[in-house]
Amino acid sequence: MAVSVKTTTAGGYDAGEAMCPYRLVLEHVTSRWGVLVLIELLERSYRFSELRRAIGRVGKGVSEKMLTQTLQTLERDGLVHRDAKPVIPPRVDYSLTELGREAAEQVRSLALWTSDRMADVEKARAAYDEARTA
Amino acid sequence: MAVSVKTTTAGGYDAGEAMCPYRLVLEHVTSRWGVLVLIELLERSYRFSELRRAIGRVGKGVSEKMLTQTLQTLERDGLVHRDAKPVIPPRVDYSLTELGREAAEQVRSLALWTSDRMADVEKARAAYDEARTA
DNA sequence: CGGCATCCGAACTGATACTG
DNA sequence: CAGTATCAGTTCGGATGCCG
Repeated sequence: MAVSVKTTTAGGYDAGEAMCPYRLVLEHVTSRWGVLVLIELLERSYRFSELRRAIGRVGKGVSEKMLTQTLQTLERDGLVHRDAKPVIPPRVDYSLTELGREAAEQVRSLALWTSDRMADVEKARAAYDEARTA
Repeated sequence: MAVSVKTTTAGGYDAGEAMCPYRLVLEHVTSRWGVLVLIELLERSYRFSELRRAIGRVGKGVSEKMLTQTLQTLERDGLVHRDAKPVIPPRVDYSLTELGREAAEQVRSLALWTSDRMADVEKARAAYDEARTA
């Protein structure tokens, strides 16, 4: 099923078909790489490979394919602006639109919160794990 | 490689191994069902199947397995509290911890923003699609 | 450099069936 | 009701090769 012509979906999964529209956007924004792309772009504009490296520094790294997919989805949703300059070698800059900036700020705030609360989370995890080991 | 004993990972993917810890929590929180669970629990406490139905009403629905996995991960991270009463038939109530409430509020705010901005997103999508059809 | 297309192993997802 | 276990389908993500 899923007659969707070619929504690209990106970032992550798409839930197939029956889904209220805003949930889809929410999933694009909160998708694995969508989150990181938005946060990075909040700081400044990036070129493709540059963005890839920037995300790679924090953790595991995005594959070229996934970054492409993520950026396309976010661009289609109007959150990211793609500026391709017709030069050799090619140069493509990605930046946030106004809409994207609003989303990114909320995402970043969530990321910061998570970072702040890590100690509490780690403690909770230790308690949880011990409880079922014992 | 990937000696991870059994992190359960839940909600979504886990990135295997090399990953700064806060990113993991962020992914649990922003995971497909994590987002929805947190939002629902923000309103009130829920029983397992009740929560499943509540999420099901908005869109596609969670499988039993995914809901279980999501709840376990969030519980381990100290965001959700699980209260299992030893009665027949079993009754298990899920609610947010203080930590969970903080996270949930941010997630909800992001969801509300998304819902508000849907019109802009749809418009951007239409423009994007038309540009490549033409 | 910035993509797109494909093959392919690995991980995630979800319906079903089964236990307590 | 609240899970666990299992099996099959989907997606992820790396590697590779090609194009502008």
